[in-house]
Amino acid sequence: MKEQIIQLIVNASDLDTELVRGILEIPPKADMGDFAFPCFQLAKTMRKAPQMIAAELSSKIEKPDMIDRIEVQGAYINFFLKKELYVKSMLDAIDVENFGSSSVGNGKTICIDYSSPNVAKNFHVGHLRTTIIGNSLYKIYEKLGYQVERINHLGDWGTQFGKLIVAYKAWGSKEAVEKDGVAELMRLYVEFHKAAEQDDSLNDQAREWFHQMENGNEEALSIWQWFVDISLKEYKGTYALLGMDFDHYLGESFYRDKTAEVVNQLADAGLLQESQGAQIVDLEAYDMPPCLITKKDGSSIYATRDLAAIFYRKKTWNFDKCLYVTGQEQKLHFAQVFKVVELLGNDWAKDSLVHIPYGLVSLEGEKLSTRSGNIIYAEDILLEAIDKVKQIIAEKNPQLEDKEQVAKTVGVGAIIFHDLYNQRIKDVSFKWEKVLNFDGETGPYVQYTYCRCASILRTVSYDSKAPIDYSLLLDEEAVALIKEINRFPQVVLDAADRYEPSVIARFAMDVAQAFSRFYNACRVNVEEDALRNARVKLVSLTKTTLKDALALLGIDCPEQM
RNA sequence: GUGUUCGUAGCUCAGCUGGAUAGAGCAACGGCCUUCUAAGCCGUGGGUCGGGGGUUCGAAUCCCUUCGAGCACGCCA
Repeated sequence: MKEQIIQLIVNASDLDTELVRGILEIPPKADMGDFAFPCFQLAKTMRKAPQMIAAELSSKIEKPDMIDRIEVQGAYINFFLKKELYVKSMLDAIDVENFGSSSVGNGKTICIDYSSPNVAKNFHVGHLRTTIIGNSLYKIYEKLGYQVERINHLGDWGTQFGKLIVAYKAWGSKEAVEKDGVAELMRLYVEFHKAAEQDDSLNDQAREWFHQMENGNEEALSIWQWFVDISLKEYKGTYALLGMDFDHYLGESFYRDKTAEVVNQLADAGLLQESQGAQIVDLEAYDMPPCLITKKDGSSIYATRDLAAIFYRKKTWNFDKCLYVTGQEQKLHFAQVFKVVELLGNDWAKDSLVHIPYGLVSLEGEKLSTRSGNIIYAEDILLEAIDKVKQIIAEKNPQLEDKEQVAKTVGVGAIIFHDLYNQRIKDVSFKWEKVLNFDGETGPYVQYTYCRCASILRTVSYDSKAPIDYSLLLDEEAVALIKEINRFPQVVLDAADRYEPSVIARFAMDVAQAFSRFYNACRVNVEEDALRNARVKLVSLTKTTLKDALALLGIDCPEQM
C-alpha cells in the first residue's frame, strides 16, 4: 500500500519515485493518518511555501478507493487509508511460517567470536553480556539466512597458567581442585599474587613453567589440560542453563603453533620493527599506537594470536564477516589488529572484521574485582532469578504444572531480557532489585503476554479454516497491534545492520504492550463466530510473533505461567 | 595529556541516517478483577533533551566548543 501511495504522489507531481519514497513517512500518531508526506524540502526547488505545495499537491491527487481521505495539516499531506483494506493488506503480507525471515544472508558466512572466558577464572556478570549478546546476534543472522559459526575463543594460554602451576604445587591439592573447581583455581591464583609480592622469584618460576608448556613438557601440559577441562565443564553448565551452545571451542592454545607464520609474514612484508626489544607494527600513520607482536623474550602476545585466528578463520570458513563481541575497553586493540591485517594486503579486512563493543558492568557503582570480593557469578544470578520466579508462582499460580521448568524458563529469560533491553554500549550498574524485578518492561512481562495468547487459543473455540472478515478487526487497539506486528521483518534487518539485539527486545515489548491494550479493550471469546474467528487470528499471530522475537534473543516461552 | 564512548523525567532508559505538542517502565498518587491469567489495564503529577555557539524552513538528532563521567593508550586479554 505504501508503494501505491508513492505512485499516487509521483503521478500528481512529476517528482522522482525514489525521492518520494525517501520523504514519505509514517506519522508519530495514528490520528495523523497512516502515511504522511511532508513538503518542507520541496520548498527550495519549487520556490514556494511548503504549506502551499502541500495544498496544491493534495488537490491534484486522485483519491483511489483504497484511501478513505487525504488531509493537509500545515506542510504535511496525511493519508488515511480505508482501515479494512489496510488491515487486510498488512495481514495478507505476513507469511506466518517464515515471518521475519529473509534470504539476504543466503550463501554468506558470519563468524561470531563471543563469550570467550579466561580459563581458570570465574564466569561473572561481565561474561554474561558477551555470551548473551553474541548468542542473540547468532539467532538474528541465522534468521536472515546466514551460515553462522559460533566460536568460543577461550583464554586458555598464557603466563597465568605458569602461575597456576606454581601455586597448585605449593598450596593446592588434587582433592581440593576436584571438589571446588574454578573457585579453587581462583583461590590459588589469588594466593600466588599475594606470595609473589613478597617473593619475586615465584614470577620467574611461573614464566619457566609457561616456557615448559610451550616446549611441550608433559607434566606441565597435563596439569594445564586438567585445569582447562575443569573450567570448561563449569562453563558448559552455565551455557546449558542459558540454553546456549557453540559450534567451535577454539581457544588461544589452538593457535600456539600458528603464530610463527604470522610473525614471518609481517617480517616478509617489512612491517615489523624492533622497539625496546620487542617486535611491533608501527601504526602512527593511522593515528594509533603501535601494535605489539612479540614480547622482548620472543614469545607471542594476544594480538599475535588474534591475527593467527583471523587468518585461520578466513581460510577455514571464508567468512563474509567476522564479529568480535567484547567489552569496549578492547576497542583500540581490535582497531590495531584489524589494521595490521589490512596492511598485509587483505582488502577484505576493512569491511568484514567488526568489533562489537559493549559497556562495562559495575556493581552498585563499584568496579568488579575478585580481590575486593566485588564479584557476582553468572550462575548465581540465574539461580537467584529462578528462585524468585518460584516464589512468585507459589503466590500467584500455585496449581501450575511444570513449576520447575517454567521457573527456569522465566528466570533465565528475565536475566537475558534485562541484559538485551538497552543498547549494548551502555554501561550497566548491576542491582539485584532491578534484575529481580519482573514488573513492567521485563522479560516476564513479554512471556506473560505470550501466555495470555496461549490461554485464549486453549480455551476459546474457533474455526481456523473460516475466512477472516477483516472489517471486524477495526478497533483502534486491533489496528495498532497489527501495525506493530507488521514491523517485524524490518526490525530484524535493523537489528542485524546495527548489531543491536535491543532493537528486537524493544519490538517484543511494543508488541506485548499493544496486545495488552487490545486484550483489555476487546474480548475474544464472544458469541458472534465471525468476530471471534477474526480476533483469534490476531491472537494467534501475536503469539507466534512474540515467540519468534524472543527466540531471537535466546529466550523461550512457557505456555502457562 | 591524547583518543574514545556516554550525558534525555526523582531513578533506569527509548527516540539520534534532521521533521508535527519529546515517549516508556520503575517509584508516588487515584481508579479497574461475578466473563479469555491483575506478572495486567486506565488515569494524574513530573523535562531549559549537561551548558554555549553554528548549519537549516525545522535540531534531543548534524558540526564546533565547553563541562561532567566511564574506558583505553607496549611486553595482561
